[in-house]
Amino acid sequence: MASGGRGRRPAGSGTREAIAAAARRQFGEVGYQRASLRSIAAEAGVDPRLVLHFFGSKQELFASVVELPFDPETTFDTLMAAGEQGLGRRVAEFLFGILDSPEGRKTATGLIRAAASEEEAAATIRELVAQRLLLPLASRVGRDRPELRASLVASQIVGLAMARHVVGLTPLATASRDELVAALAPVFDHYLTGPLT
Amino acid sequence: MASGGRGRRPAGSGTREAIAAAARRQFGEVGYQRASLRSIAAEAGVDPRLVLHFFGSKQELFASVVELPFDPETTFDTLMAAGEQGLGRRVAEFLFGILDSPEGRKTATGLIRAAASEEEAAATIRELVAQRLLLPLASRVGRDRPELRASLVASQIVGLAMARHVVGLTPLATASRDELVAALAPVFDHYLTGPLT
DNA sequence: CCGGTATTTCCACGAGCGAAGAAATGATAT
DNA sequence: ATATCATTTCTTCGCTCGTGGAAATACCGG
Repeated sequence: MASGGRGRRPAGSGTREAIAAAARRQFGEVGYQRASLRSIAAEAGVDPRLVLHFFGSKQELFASVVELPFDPETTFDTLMAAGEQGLGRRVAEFLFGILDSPEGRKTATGLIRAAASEEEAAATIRELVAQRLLLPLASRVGRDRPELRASLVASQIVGLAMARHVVGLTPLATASRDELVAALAPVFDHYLTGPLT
Repeated sequence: MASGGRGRRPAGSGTREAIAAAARRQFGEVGYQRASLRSIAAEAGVDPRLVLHFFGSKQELFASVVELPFDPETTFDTLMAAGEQGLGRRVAEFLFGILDSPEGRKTATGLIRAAASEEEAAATIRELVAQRLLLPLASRVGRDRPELRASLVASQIVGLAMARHVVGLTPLATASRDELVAALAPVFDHYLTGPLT
């Protein structure tokens, strides 16, 4: 990768993708602030200036690179299509499927760390969550106040991820997956299908 | 305050308290990283070196200064003493009492921002929450798995504060207090007194 | 084969940060 | 009165950061 000397590299070097991948990984690992342009460039084996050449600014790089660790549309279709019987449990199971996979957990904690640490990053994440998560979920909730229901679910998920994986709060961090699924399922049921008044 | 010239000030200047107050305010407002020793010193009307003179390091300053926005012992006594009837609702009402007051909200968001942005700060906060929040709460839960129940409540509270006040997620940020109390009360009831299996 | 353009590096700036050395000054105890 | 101590500031160090200017090199259309 590091062949020294300046100037353009031989064709198809895929540098832009390498930068994007490194950025995704570092934003996910340490959040927005602590992932520096310099460290991202270093991981991509590239001069820091090149990152700005392709993406303009750190903020734009972040916005170009954040993504959810799953596809909301198909996920929600699958979860909701099976009916309201056992819905909360399926949501909880799916949640821990994400949180117990290394990449899923990193993406989740990275989004949380980024949202908490920088106003600009928080705005980007707010749009991402609102448009690509809450909107599709709300559209599949066949009840009153679908947006409120969707965001209540999101709030419990964020809190769990934060307490369990960012802060490392016991006993949440050490409880078994089954225990947590059992505890959370009725809550998701309530938020999605229960009476809110 | 700024009378220039170096050397000791007239007796009982209360400088240490002024620094602590400024630090508390700034950590609460912008989190751990973005509250710099220099900005804290400036707010306290004091040379930056003095902050380190009194507190040793930024990390020690943070640990000396973080606190909860209420007293857990008396709060939990009051909440639980009224019996399990309406417990979840009382918890929710109390929560919004904190979150809707300026200082309470700042402290809450500050704790969240700090925990998310720095490993050292997260450790300090983990201890604070575990010892001064979860332990007293768990001791008053007359059920199985009291620690798990307490931390589940905490996780929903953290998620709500994060979504509502850090990210500013609609419709949580705009929903009325009464709506949210109604939606959350059954969840707190479930976590505190419901069957977890 | 040649001119333009996209890619890539080197270098530098100005700012901010946490931390520490050393000196000055007032309080305090003797 | 004087020596000691705590407090306070000035100054500096070494580091990292985001960003921009300018040059070098390779690819691509003619």
